Amino acid sequence: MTDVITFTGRTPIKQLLAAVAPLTELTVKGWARTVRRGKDVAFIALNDGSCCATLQIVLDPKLPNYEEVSRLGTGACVAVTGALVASPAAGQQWELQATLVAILGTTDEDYPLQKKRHSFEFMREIAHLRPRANAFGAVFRIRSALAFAVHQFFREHGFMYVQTPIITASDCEGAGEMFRVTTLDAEQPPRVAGQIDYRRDFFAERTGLTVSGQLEGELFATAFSDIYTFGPTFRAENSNTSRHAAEFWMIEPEMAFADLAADCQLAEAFLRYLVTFALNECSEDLAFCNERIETGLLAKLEALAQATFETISYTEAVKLLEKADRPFEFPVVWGRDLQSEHERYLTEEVFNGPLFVTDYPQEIKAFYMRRNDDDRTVAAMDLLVPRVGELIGGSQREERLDVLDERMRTCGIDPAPLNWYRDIRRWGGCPHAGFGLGFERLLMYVTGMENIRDVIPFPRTPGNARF
RNA sequence: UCCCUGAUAGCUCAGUCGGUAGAGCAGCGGACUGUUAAUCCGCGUGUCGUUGGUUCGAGUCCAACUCGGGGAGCCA
Repeated sequence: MTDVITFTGRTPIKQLLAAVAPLTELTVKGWARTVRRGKDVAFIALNDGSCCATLQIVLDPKLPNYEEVSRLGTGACVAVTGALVASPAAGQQWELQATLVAILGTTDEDYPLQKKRHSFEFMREIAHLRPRANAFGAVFRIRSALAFAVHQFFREHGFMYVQTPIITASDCEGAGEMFRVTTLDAEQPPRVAGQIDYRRDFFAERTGLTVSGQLEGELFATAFSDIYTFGPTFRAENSNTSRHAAEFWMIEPEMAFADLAADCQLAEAFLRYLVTFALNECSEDLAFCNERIETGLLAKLEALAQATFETISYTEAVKLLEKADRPFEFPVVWGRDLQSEHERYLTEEVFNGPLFVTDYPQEIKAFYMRRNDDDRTVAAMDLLVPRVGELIGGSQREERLDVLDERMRTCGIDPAPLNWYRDIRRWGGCPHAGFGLGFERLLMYVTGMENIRDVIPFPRTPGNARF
């Protein structure tokens, strides 16, 4: 590992644990996981977040503040100067023989993080402290690494990163309820003919937080060919599930000149890249997840990195479900959307791996998806994975203005506010396709965490915006 | 939003037939130890989610509400 230069006079613990030779004089800073005190020696297991593992600090009773330091509790913050030496005891290769310990922050008996396992539910109530726990350390390090990997993948493949707006006036994307953004007085909004007068609002029209950057992404794709967005997305849906959050991060690539097959190829390459990246760069944290969060996680990820993704059409999926020798709670009928139980059966039992389902009936899909030649289905795809369900949803976009207009009419969407979107079909239009990947759902898949609230630092869900 | 389920010590939970509450862990004090989420001894800890009802008496039965968890819908 390349040595990291910190700006705070400390050496990261991750670096020390990878040392090849003893070191004489260095300083580490971090938080005590456990303090074990004896008469002749005391130990601190110190963690600084650079890795899952702790560095063992050895305290000699001759230290001037030995009494104080050896009585520190879990969670205390210290700066330790000393020598990195080979550990004479089993359990660790290196340890730090302390010559100077500065106490930066103490704790007391009320500190809620104990040196034992806590439930994830309890951890959510102390989300301001949970980053100091092993599982969340692993999850958030992986989150950071994969966010970097997203940019690296697209950069390596020549995609341009575009920041689409967070405040938007397009209210008709069909992707869910919007959070309203307004500076009007909620108690006494100005009214015209009984209706709220948004002309007097900050933006002089009704605005909300974006539910997707896709439409704007399409504009950039028809100029830069291959683009992606990666940013926060907001849905004011009253969804109370372990897979939905009101604020989440979405990755939305869009490719000009792409059909649905190219879209699927991109999705497959992207997902494989991210999983491979995690396996290579986050092996310690993934090993922790494999041991403590989901048994078999590593085998699952390694299999995905090698697997060829299966593809079936919606129509074929319906046939498979009709043939299934097991009952479903919801009937399988061509023309109705697949239920969670259907998706799980296909991806977990029939294919036992990632599965693209393509070409859905147009009635159950959004207006911008390209109509197929059969006039019944659209060029849409969902990528289903075991446990998480729908990880990616994408489509080839309708580039024919007349067909798009007809679909908007059928869906009851007023074309006027979307004239900018229609314009790229009027002038220099081309086939194009893209998809959306929920970053948190990816993290659930990669870490094995079962609740979306546990893979985003401070989750926003109905009734909860704490911290 | 709907269905199911739960809420008792700091945490995880037990609490029988309705008779005013208990275990492990954590914490604190001590002992011991090159210890490994150490070990051993000792010591606390409660608006039993809230409100109301039934009852001589409610953690326990009933109702409503609040919050958590699981599932569904919506989707990423």
